[in-house]
Amino acid sequence: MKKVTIRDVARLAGCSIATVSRVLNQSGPSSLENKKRVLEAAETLNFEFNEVGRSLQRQSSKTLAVIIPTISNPVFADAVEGIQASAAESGYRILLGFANYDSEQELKSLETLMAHQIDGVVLTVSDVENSLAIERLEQDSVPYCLIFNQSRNPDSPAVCIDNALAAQNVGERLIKLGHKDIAFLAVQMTSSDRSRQRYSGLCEATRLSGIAKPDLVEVNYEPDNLEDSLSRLFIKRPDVSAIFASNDMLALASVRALRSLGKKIPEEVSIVGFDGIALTSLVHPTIATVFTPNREMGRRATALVIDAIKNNRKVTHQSVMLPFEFRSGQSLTFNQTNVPMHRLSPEHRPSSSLQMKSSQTKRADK
Amino acid sequence: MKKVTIRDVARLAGCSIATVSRVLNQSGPSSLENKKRVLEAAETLNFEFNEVGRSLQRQSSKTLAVIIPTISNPVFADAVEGIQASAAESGYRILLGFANYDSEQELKSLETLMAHQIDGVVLTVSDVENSLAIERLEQDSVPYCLIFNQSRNPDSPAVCIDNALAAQNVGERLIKLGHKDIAFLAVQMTSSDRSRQRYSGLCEATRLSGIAKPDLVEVNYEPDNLEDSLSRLFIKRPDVSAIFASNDMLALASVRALRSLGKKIPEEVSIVGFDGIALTSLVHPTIATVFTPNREMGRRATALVIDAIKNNRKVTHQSVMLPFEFRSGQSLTFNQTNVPMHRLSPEHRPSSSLQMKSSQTKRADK
DNA sequence: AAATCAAATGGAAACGTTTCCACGATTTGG
DNA sequence: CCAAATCGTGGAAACGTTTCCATTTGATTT
Repeated sequence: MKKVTIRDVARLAGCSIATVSRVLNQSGPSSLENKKRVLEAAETLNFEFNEVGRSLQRQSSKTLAVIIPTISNPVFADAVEGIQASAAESGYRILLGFANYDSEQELKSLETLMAHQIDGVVLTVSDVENSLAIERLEQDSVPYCLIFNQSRNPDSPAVCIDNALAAQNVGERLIKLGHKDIAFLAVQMTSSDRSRQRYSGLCEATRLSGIAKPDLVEVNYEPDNLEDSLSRLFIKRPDVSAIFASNDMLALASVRALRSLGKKIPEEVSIVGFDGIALTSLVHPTIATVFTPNREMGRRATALVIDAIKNNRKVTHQSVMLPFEFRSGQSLTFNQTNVPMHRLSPEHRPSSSLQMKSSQTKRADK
Repeated sequence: MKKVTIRDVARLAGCSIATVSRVLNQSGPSSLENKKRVLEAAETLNFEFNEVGRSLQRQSSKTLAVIIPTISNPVFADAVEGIQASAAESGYRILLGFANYDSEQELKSLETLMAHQIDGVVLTVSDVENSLAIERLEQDSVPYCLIFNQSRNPDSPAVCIDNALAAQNVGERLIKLGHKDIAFLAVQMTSSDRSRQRYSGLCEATRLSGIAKPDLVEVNYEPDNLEDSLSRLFIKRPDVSAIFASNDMLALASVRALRSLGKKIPEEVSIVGFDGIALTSLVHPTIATVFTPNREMGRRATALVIDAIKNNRKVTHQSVMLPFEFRSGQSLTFNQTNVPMHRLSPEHRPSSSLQMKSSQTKRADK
């Protein structure tokens, strides 16, 4: 079946293609007579604009590129949903690229997407301080906005939460519950700035209370590897009573691994995750975690990018810090040998969901 | 920064744009001298083809549309990863659309994507028997392939598993373990053909063994709703000892809901899911499920579509049935009041992972 | 040395659209 | 009632490619 073009519509309506374009786009004057005929012709022919022709002429495609590490972590899936929703509202489409926590792949993804005349980019990079993709975006003055990444330096525009602060809060919370030996569990430590920021936040908390520096356990997603690593951890530091996982998926997996090692959760070991994916409250035990507004991050970043596109400029270089929230869960309790439950005030009961809003939230509206 | 075009390269290399195109695409003869100069010029200018111009001329975009209900169910995320990987191998990109289990949205998504000159489509529809999107694809002769959907009728091309058969197998397995009253838990029953197929497979199993027809419990993803529904179920049928959830996410959520209702898993109630998402083996209890090759489905469907594109025809109208596999888990055990554990042979221990390959697998190569 | 042939090359059209510009027709103001 | 302004309209260029076709060049055969 042959594609119907603007030319076919013009022929049927008995006018020029210029007129058809003006009528259908409402981009210029036209007589009522012509308007009616064009609309009718388009209807009967079932005409749809060819976006490729349009993009070529306009030098813009009404398409946003989205680059994330992977889609199998629900954190990113959530963000993508937010991005997609927000983009759709403004008539934009999204083109997705997966970069697998790899800076080279981020660049490569970006380049192929840029060849498609994309108008803007929403992305998460592995390391914001050292990103080929960001360099390229700056160089070409493409409107973009980071999500999840927190930019320090001359700073790229980003919508994020304060990872270090959140992690520090988690640390303080654990310490208050009596934990004196905490381990930090990370995937992608070398390739994820967020893992590092979270670790340093936790370290700050231990430093301030004068307890031992958290042990850093690096793992990958292989289940066996996780169990081995944890087993080694407990040989090295038998007194570890709390594990802070750099993300929820890892926290979830740790439950299983710790159980295999014969540890009781939370009686012997507490677990806290990060990201607040829905699953954490669906499983048993429910996982204590830092809830971050993932959908909202996507939504906000997208709005900023689209706004920049419309005003024909880059996204203003300022980070938007969103509030986070600690969510307790069954995976977390006091280190019972140190702090008997009945001595604690009710607000510290792990079953109640404690709220903790980021105090450093900058206002989004500048 | 101005975009560099093939014209710039031609100017620098001192030849025509036709020659540049031929060299860079290796699509025609060229002298070594010119080849060298063009390559060099492209290199120094950092030239990249503008895919929009290319698509317009070629009348094809090297892009596949992918339409799925949602990305927040890992089943689809997995499939997308497979599609993306397979597409990338052949130099194709993917454009993603979410349709939220809604036939109208499927069509709308498809239409916007088709306006982008996509070359083919991989999709999952809510109901294959009654799909506007499929109608449209057939009408416009666009190469496409379904995944997850199982087509009965004149049959659209699809890569899937035999849902009814798998569900029947689960039913038989449950019955063999002594369960006499089974409930089927479904989301999207009205809008998902797969839920219906799975339910009917289960019914077939109960029918064959002469036990009561499974109770059908329809829920949505709201946690409260799930708990309420299950609570009503047990009032109505107190003897239900096994719950078969139409997908793993639901099975996961049921664990939590059942615990809240004071049910012990699996001592009082067994749970089986469907889809085999990674999470099922990460949580406690591990969830018994039907493992389906989600990534592989995406990969295969994509390969079929790309093959069809290359040969300038539609995908051959024949379903590819992939094998599935039952994976036992801690959520599943015998109905202890009926079948004491020690009476069972070792192979029936729920901890061992039983394998069950689909016997009806059709060969892919026709 | 003339004739034949193959290889290399560039001009130009085409893909589907938007938009600038110019032109004729109509309306407005003096 | 004429000049000026306004409106509606269509022709044509442009966006960046690929590819057909004709032409030029150089090599090979008679």
